[in-house]
Amino acid sequence: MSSEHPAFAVTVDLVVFTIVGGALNVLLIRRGTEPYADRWALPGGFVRVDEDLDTAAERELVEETGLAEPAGHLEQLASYGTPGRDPRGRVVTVAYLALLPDLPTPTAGTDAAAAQWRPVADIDAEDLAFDHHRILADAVERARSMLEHTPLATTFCPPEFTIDQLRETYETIWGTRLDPADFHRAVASAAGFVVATGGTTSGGAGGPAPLYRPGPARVLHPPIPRRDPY
Amino acid sequence: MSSEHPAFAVTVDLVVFTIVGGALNVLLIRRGTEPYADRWALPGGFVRVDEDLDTAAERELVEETGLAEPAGHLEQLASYGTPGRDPRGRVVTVAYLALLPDLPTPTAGTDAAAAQWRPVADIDAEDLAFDHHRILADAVERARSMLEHTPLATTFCPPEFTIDQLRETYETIWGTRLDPADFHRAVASAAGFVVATGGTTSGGAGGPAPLYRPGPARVLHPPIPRRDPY
DNA sequence: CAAATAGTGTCTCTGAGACAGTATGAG
DNA sequence: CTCATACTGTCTCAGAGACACTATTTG
Repeated sequence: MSSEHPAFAVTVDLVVFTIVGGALNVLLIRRGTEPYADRWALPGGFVRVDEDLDTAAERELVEETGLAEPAGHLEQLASYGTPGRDPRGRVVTVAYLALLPDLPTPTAGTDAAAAQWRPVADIDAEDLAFDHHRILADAVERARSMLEHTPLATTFCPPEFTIDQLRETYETIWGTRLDPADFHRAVASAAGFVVATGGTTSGGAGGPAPLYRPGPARVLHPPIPRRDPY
Repeated sequence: MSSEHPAFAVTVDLVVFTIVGGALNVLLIRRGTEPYADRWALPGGFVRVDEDLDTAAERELVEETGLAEPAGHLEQLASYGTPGRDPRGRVVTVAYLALLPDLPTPTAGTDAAAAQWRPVADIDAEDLAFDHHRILADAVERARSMLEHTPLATTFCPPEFTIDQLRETYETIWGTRLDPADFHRAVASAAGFVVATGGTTSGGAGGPAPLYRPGPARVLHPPIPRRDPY
């Protein structure tokens, strides 16, 4: 190795997705300090001296969402370190993808002037600070492909849900329509995807819908066939 | 953001794969300096002050392989930054995955005492310095899934290759046998995967085998069906 | 009753996989 | 000739997708 060890700052940035009103939403914060003061950005912050990357991401998730213990999913997405991406100096950010059940109203963290959910479809490239639009685009693509092979769509749903709620989650993120009958079969044939709780819904028009909770599977066999929009 | 900006060192580490003698091999270097002197490790080094992460990975690839211009594929894998993973201090490494055509005999770079190709199957967890075994395991899994959806298997082949050579590449990395007939059809039906050059082989027993070169597709539609080993 | 929703039956078509068969060239 | 390799034909089975249909509950 070389003997030069240039000093970097390392941050984690979070792409936090949830579903609100049939649309995929992402958590944005309005920056309270320079650079990019008053601009919208992904939540994030510096990694501390004795902190693992995953730990820093979990900490930021709690701080920036104001949630006591987010029950969702959190995984590393990619790292971004182009010189000049942060005017303060050489900053490498490790981006994380988080999926949260349902809209807990976000409360701004210590450094954020405001926080809000924004529909992903409404965000333009120029809206976001730093290179956060590129990170967001990568995150959307990752989320879409994850639904195929993992049961993580359940993390967007309440603890107990109907198959139709689950289907609407897929339809929202993939931006397409799925046949209710075929979707039901696909979910049923993916071993360990969901488990019937025995309870049913009541109140809506139509028959009682059985309730399910997430099953033990971490990978779906067979996968849920993906239909692309158009 | 917080006002504390702890200083990190940022490195890139490379998982360089090639196929030698029907086995997936990875490039390892014997470290010439502490820590882990005389231990085998993935090639890598510190990111320079004005260097992008991708650029640093490309530079290290050239330096550590001694190749003038590696014609393979290079992409980011993941980042690893657990405190204590490097005894020198707080080091975050961005791991890259590289796929190279065929065994150019590695020449040690400036800091490496030696470099060699090692069959992945022969490597035990304790053989490698730092947390490099974990990085290697992640890279193998990434490489396997890439073959399904991308034409990157061609990066392991010479500029012109037969369908059988390509099939052997899949068999090596997936650790399984594929039906030559079905594989041929799968490749032919994936638009833009390969293009016939018009030339044929001669010299081996059997009929002349048409030669192909990589096609323009970056994603395979439909994908090459993956068969898992067992 | 009508309307809405959950779930099943069933048909069609495509593609994966197995394997037989054909063409070509080396020795 | 025999043998090995490259590729095609064809059959079977499973799953995706479309859609008709039944069952159940609310209003």
